[in-house]
Amino acid sequence: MENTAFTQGGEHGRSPVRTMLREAGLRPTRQRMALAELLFRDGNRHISAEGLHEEAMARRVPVSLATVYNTLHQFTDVGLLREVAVDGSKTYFDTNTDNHHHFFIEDDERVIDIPPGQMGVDDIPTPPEGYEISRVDVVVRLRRIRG
Amino acid sequence: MENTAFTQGGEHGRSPVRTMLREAGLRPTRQRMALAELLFRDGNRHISAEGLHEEAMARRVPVSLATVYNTLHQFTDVGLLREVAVDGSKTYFDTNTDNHHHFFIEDDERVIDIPPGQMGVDDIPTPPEGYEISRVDVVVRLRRIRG
DNA sequence: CTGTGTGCAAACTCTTTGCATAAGT
DNA sequence: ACTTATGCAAAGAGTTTGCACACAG
Repeated sequence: MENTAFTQGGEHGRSPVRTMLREAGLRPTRQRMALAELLFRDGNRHISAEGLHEEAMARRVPVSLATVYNTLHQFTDVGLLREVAVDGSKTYFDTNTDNHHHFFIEDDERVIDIPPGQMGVDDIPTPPEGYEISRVDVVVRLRRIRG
Repeated sequence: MENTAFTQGGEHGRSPVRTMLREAGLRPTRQRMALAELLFRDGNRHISAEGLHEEAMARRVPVSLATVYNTLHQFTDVGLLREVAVDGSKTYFDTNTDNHHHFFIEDDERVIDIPPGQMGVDDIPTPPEGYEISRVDVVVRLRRIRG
């Protein structure tokens, strides 16, 4: 979709991140901009709140964990992120909001994209009366071959 | 209409539950038998630890929540149960260990079986080097149609 | 008897919340 | 200024763990 070039650490100037937030109807605060930058700079990512928080700390971006959670949920609400439905204890957020599915590496609880168009689901059954399909998630669970 | 094949509270007699546990290599203790009875009496179920615990309490079966957790995991280890991989905060256990997929009703975090053979997955991509497929989970997420 | 299972409570992880302070427009 | 976001710490859910006692074989 979008994310072409992002201005590193760009507070000033009209960074695309700032514009992205404005268009999403979110006030471009320091924290939101910094997190958006981390999230969307490097292409598609699958990250947990804790992971993003650590990354922010590592780059000396002062954000509290609570704000990371808030921000991830706000981004999800406005369609900038998508929550990935794999089990495992943590919640993962996906910067790729297009329709696609995932590998889930059980050994280290990591999520990888399955490129779209490579896999399809056949004959999705009709939902029960009164319900509609919100989305279809396919998770191909992987385990390391131990030899 | 109570239990068909299972002897309620059956300590004595050779209840199928007792045999099932023996064959699985688990000592048929009171708690394990009671829980197995609740789990497997009524056909396929998708239940959380908390749900099973409440059910046990309701039927005056004294079991601690810790034991419910232990038991569910032990049953899973020996292949009597399967953990269902939907997201949502709770972990669900499925008494149907065959290959099949699920509807997940987002509104009330409920899991329903999709009958096997009704749906298939095409062209599952080759896993990355060094990994093998543990299993493929399809979750059709449903939301209530609001009028 | 001997070892495994159980119960309880406390610990732990992940996530959410309440409220005073700080920042955005 | 006026409003919304943030940080902190505390609370909350779900799940796990450690250890003394109880029960199955």
